[in-house]
Amino acid sequence: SAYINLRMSVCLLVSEDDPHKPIQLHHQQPVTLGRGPETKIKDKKCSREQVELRADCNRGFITVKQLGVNPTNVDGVVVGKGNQVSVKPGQRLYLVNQQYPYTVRFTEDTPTPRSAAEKSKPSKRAHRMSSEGNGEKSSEHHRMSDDSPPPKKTLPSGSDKPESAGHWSQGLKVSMQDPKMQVYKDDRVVVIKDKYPKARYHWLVLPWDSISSLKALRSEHVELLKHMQRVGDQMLQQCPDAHKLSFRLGYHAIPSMSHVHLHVISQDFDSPCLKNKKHWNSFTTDYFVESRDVIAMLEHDGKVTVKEGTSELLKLPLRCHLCRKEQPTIPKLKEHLKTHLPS
DNA sequence: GTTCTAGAAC
DNA sequence: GTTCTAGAAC
Repeated sequence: SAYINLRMSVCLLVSEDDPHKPIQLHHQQPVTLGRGPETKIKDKKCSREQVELRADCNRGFITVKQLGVNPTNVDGVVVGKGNQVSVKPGQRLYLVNQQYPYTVRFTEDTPTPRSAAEKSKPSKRAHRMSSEGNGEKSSEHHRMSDDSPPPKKTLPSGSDKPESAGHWSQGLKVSMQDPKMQVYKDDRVVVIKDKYPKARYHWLVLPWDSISSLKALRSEHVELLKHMQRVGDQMLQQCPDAHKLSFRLGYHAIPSMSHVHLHVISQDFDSPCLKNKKHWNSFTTDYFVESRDVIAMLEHDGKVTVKEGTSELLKLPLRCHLCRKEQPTIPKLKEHLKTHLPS
């Protein structure tokens, strides 16, 4: 392109308990971390070279390689010496022996050079609330009418940075907090419409509690999951077309978006947002795990495991979920699906 | 997760 | 030549 983008994408490794300054990880530059001044860890169980970290700022995760003998783990799963795993935003990395928790955060901000004297102060992010509730909070604002937002035609020049809120994989966390997106909420969960629905009806049920993925689920979450399923079923009861469409409630075995979310999706798959093989297979193969199966597994095993080879399911040929007939392309599949639609 | 697009498939 | 898929995105 005609210009050079000076904005650097960086990953911050944030210490969750003894908050030392976040450690910057630059794209694809390996950083070795362990006991030492940078982490303030003095624990002898932690090697001075406990882990090697490498951020992929484009794809939004870091890889962690355990170098030390004592266990590094991610969300309770041990990495193992010589092995490496990925850590996405929302997951917790424990440097050694379930201690020293860290999370990762991706930001687009170019760190402004500051004087050494100022360095110790935590950085403030003043430009964050650029568009929404700026200014007067004093008067009560219980207006129900949604007056149009201030025209923000400001062009790329100054401080504007529409959504440096976070990486795309954190999008659900943002959406679920947005009252305009919420179609139901109670003390435990919130329901939003999927931003890119893959069928005529496609909702997501999310817990307020931050649970990064199925891997992080434990027995104590059973009641929450049952509640999520109940709420999903409630969505159907108020759906005008529920009687003529069928629905499935379930989870993607390996979701792209952080934060556990239950899909409630009608089985017409009649949507322009359904565009490729991955979309199709993620809802019509065992990549889609029924809510009741997740709950049963959790009750039986105390955790949820994903079968090996699940990611390969996304590459399977396109097959109609109703008559099992294989279709050569997405357009042909969509044409075929019309034959199953209710008249 | 989406967008974009090169080049494979038709 | 057009349609369609699949991999990169700095």
